[in-house]
Amino acid sequence: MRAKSVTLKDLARELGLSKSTVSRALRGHPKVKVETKIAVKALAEAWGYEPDLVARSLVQRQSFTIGVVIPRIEFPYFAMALGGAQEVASKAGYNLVICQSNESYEIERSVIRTLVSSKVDGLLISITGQTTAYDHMEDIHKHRLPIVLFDRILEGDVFPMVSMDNVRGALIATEHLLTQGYRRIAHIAGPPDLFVSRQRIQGYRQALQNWDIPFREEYLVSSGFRMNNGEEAMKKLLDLDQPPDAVLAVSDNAALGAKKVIEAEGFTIPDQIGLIGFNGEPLSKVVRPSLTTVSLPMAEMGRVSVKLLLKHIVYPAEPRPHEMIILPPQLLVRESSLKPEQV
Amino acid sequence: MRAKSVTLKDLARELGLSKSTVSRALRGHPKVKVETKIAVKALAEAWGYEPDLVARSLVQRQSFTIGVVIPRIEFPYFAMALGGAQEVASKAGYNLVICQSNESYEIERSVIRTLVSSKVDGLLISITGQTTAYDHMEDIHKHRLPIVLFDRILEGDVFPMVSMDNVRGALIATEHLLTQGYRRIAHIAGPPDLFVSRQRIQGYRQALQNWDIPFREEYLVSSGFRMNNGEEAMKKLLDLDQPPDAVLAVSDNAALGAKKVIEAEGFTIPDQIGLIGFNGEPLSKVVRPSLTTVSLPMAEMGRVSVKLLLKHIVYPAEPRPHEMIILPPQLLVRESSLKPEQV
DNA sequence: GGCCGAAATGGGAACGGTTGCAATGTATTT
DNA sequence: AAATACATTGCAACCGTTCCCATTTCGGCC
Repeated sequence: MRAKSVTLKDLARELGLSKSTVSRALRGHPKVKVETKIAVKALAEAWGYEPDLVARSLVQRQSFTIGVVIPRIEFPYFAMALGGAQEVASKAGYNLVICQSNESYEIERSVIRTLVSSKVDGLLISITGQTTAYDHMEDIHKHRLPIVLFDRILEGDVFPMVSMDNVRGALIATEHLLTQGYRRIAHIAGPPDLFVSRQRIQGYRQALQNWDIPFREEYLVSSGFRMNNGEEAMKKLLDLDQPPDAVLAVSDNAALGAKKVIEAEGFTIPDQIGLIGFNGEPLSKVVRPSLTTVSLPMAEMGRVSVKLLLKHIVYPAEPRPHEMIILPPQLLVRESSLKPEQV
Repeated sequence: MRAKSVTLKDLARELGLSKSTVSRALRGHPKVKVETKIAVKALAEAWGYEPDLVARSLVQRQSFTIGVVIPRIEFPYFAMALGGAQEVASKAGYNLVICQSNESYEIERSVIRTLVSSKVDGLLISITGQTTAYDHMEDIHKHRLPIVLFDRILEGDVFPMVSMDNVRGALIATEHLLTQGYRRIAHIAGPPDLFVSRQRIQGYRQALQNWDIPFREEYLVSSGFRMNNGEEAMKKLLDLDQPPDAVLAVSDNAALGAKKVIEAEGFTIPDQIGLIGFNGEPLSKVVRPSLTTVSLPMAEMGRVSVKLLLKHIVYPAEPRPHEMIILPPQLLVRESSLKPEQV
């Protein structure tokens, strides 16, 4: 229970005006006399009046708040996107309410419900690895609440989305390895339910096909984004009769896990095994050998997502085709994928 | 402008009850007949009623929202704290509204004002490098709005705080270098206005004093937390007539910047120059040589800060002494500070 | 059957703003 | 001087809850 702050009514009483006039004066309504405006603003300033945004959002039915749901805040990957999102949002006068789903479908469902109850003006969601359908978002549609999915998305054209061209990212990375002369290329993939995982697998297979290299089932290991996922997957790969001579990992962390195992087993990078990660995290630049990585412009993705969402918030009625913005990844070639010339 | 959702009034009309009764039934008020409760809850469920949290916070004068202000979301350092904070907050039924001040005093001032207007129940703040006084937070005190400062704090006993024992962190790091046999130890320090910078300097000087090593002005370089800060500072240090044989940097990033310069100049780590960073970021483990670092439990700091804030929110009246929670840092000894035995 | 107290429900004023419309005051026109 | 237009301001409803207080209902008891 807070201490009472100055309200419109207080100002009105002091000035001998009605609260409507005071309200209008403060917001610069044209129908208020200039002297009145000046007097009102002066008193408001002197008394430190600040409008109660809760009351305002109740009557205006908009809160200038955007709800954001991501799997985890502390993943630099998402934190970067948050930074970009925050930047654009606050420029437009919006605040961000940020929730993490902890990769749990149940939590995701619950925080979305809370955010809707809190009357956010729109939702920005990156789904969990467990989320395989949109059913928990359906009633949002009924509420006409604008929603944008970003990064972690599902197939379908229900919601506007912002994503990376993951197919292309994996494709250029794999082709780069092929160009370098690697031929037995494995892929440490992400959680199989995630669309991004499947897209990267698709790009990987596409590249092999372009080069007429047969796809080998045992070179595709489903795993996860974390370092220990990469370690486990790499162990499996090295246990094969014919281990790969290059690896494309689904994240930089997974790549570093793989790197650890590769080096522990006495192989050298990039001579014996080439390695490429995904995400372009700062880490990749400072390890030795430095890690070639598919860099994803996450801050840009955050910015673009909020811009798209704001468009839907500001012009809600406009019928528009299904929107899908796809950002280009960029291959940062570093040491870990540069195969020395064959002698 | 949203589509209308189901309200108490709708339910009341349908059931032939008053909205007071419906409201009480849904919240399990004891004075409502059991059958009524069941009927109300059934209809609420069927119609997908969700209470409007905005209206509720207007009348209850609490929003179950905590405002967080940090310099930058995307710094892993703060992102970790956010993760811990979110965890505790959501367990207690609170949401986090997160704003970044971008290291600007003006933005900090403005977002705090907005958060107060939004009637958050409490504030969690880590100040900018420009913030040298509390004046913009004074009126919060008048509003009786609980506030907790964390990590980046100012001296004083106005607000409860959660911080690291930075003095001790710098002290054990420096003493570790001394134990290893390094004698010309430099310190790449943070922005001079920040309390944490000054604390780390204090710990560094304390260690030198404990070992009767004279403090040398030219070995203390004011800098910043970023990688390029570390680079510039290190260049200055290497330009000295007698360059240092070990460096304690104010952050892991600054340390990596220093490392780059050290290696570019042909020195080896840890043989010729020992190096220690601050923060315990994931980076530090994967570089070669791996980086000794003063690890700060940021997630824990986030958790503790929210817990403290919640205590002030729930029991606001209780007079209590000035609270200051100090978390212990931990020295993670890795390769970069292990001086080989002298021959 | 009337009375009493408890149990259950309803009425209505908040909370702090916004907003359509009515009411007042002032200046201009005929 | 009356009519008209326009500039200001006020009234009151509303947004969706909560909660105090009054009212109704009901069962038990004499």
